[in-house]
Amino acid sequence: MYRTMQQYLKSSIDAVLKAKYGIVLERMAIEQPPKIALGEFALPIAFELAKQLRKAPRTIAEELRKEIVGLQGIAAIEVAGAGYLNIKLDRAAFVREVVTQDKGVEIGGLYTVPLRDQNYYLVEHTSINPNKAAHIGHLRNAILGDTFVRLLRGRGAIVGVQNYIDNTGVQVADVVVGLVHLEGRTLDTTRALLASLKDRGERIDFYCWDLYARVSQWYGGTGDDDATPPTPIELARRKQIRLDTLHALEAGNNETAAIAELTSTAVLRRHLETMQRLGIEYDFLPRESEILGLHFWDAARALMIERGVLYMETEGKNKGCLVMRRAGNDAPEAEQGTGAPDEDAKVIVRSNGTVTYVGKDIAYHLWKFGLLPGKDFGYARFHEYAMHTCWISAAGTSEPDAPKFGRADAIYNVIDSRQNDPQNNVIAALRGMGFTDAADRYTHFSYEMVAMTPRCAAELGYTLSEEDEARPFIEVSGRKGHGVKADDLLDKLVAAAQAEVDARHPELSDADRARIATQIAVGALRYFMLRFTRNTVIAFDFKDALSFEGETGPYIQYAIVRAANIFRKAETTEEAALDAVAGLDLSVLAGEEGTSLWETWLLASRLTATIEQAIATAEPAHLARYAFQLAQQFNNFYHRYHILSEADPTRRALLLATAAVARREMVRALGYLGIEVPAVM
RNA sequence: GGGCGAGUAGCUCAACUGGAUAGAGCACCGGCCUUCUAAGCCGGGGGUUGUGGGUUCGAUUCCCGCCUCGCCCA
Repeated sequence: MYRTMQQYLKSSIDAVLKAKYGIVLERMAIEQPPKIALGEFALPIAFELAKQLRKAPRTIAEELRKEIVGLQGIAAIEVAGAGYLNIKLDRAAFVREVVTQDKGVEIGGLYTVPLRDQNYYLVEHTSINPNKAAHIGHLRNAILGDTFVRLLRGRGAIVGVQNYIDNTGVQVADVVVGLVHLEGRTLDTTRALLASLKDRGERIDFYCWDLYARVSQWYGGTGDDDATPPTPIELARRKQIRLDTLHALEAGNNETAAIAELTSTAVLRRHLETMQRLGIEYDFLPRESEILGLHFWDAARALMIERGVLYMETEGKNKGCLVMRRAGNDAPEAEQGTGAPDEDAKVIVRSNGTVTYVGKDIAYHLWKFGLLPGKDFGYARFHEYAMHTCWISAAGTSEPDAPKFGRADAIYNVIDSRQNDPQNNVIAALRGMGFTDAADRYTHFSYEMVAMTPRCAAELGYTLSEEDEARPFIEVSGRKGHGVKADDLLDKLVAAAQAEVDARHPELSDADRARIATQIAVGALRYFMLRFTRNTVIAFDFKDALSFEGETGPYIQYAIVRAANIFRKAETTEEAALDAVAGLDLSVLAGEEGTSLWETWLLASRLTATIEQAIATAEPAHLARYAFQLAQQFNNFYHRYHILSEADPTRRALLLATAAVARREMVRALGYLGIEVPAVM
């Protein structure tokens, strides 16, 4: 409702400006005054116009105030400060509108949305190398991506969720080296390992976590596998094993590749389980192996050469390579004139014929936009969620009822900021090929990494160098085996929540208490990852992450539970309380006394505006903070007014409706954040 | 060496993309549970927004220099 009013004001004032001064403003700021007593909206337009019109801001504001007449739902327009135009709403009318207009809005769930945005979006997130357990860095990625998906779907958009699987890369190769060369396994004994881990209830991704770190040490000759330091010849041999293994994976159709396939798929299934704990699901898992096997790159290369962005370098350090000019360096005429090689060009195909990562990524992204001629994945069923199927790429023909992915109108890639350069290269390639529309609709949803505080690393028992101790934070390293595993953190959170719930609600069944503990744990974790804006490095600390007090998910959940208790004890419902507003005298809202109630209504009306802002800036943190603010506002209201003991029926009805609107919008906000509301806390 | 990002209260972070007296949480101090759940509420101390210039009616926000830190590339 807030957003509707904002847009109404904007268009009305635009019309006045055009009629009176013949001016059209490109952007009109509509803000909130610092104090509610000054009004609900503040317009600083008089300042902007002062120069153009060569008049004092206050004079302009006064003129505008007289011109802006006949607006619906406005109680007063005032000039304040040096020339602000402050707008006061007809509070009673606004409240009635909030009740009715915002009523039909669906909760931001996964598949319950009205259709308003007809675009097809592809959002890629998670994309963990399937060679080890998911850690807190991956959690940030998946939670950011999943929340953004919920925001888009809440708007009615059709969204495909992709989780890219690099199953033929060096990281998977390293684990295969561990299995084959450190543990002496074959395909059969690897299969036996998976079976025995399953029997013992152990996690294969945890097993690989340790093995991966062990292999990394083995390469450097620094691990426990070497009683004495290995010779340089031995180290070179190990390096060659690594390279051979990687090539075997890329080539496919051999025992080494089969071991990789078996292991990486088992780890992938574990990742899906971990993310499912947080309510995160996927529609499609495109794999690197199919991008290679189906020769996506060949089609992309032909297209890039045809479009003139890829050329053979004949001089300089990149002689014999297929290279692409970098962004901002697109002056082929000048190049031709001098004949000098563009040393800054990006190598796409090395002189030995191998394709770089960026090359494969360009092919993949052409496919995402439906621009890769004659190429598509095969699709096979991989996992069944309650409401939908998760598909995986396949080399052969698709299963009969497989959907089509790709051909997106817009894409979002949730990838950390270390990939800024490669991502920009892909965008530059699209632009260079003339696909400017695709390039414009390509969003690298960049975010900073999750690191650990030195204290956290010490708690986990890692030995740190003096240099590391002095750092503000320590990077998570899969290679070193340093990091907080996602499942471990979740287990800790559940245990901490469980202890609280057990103490507070001994009357509940074990199943109920476990369910509530999980909801609280997930609420705490998702909120923790979402409260930071994307370009803030999170220095992870158990103390902060395990907190259920202050600015946390459980704080918001608790506020909602308290609100629900009021309706239960009052033997009414949120809906009934809101419906009652229609026949209520709301004049008290206009006065000093009703102001704090009014503030709750005003804040509650801002959900849609906040969501639009969160989508436009690709910043879910805005919504997370809003949800907290609203919970704070509600808690304040809760302590100030005691509803059940209120004797005056009109006043009581208004208080109930206020609690109802706050609860309704808090529940919606948490829905978008992927946080459930426990029955009790 | 080049590119990107960051520097705000003791600590962790915000600040609606240039607006009115820079706000929260944690920590600390003091109050509030026979009244809808204290995972809560109220009050208090805490700031030269790294630094020096510039643009502007107005700068935490934009521009330039310098300092520090992080990431990526070579």
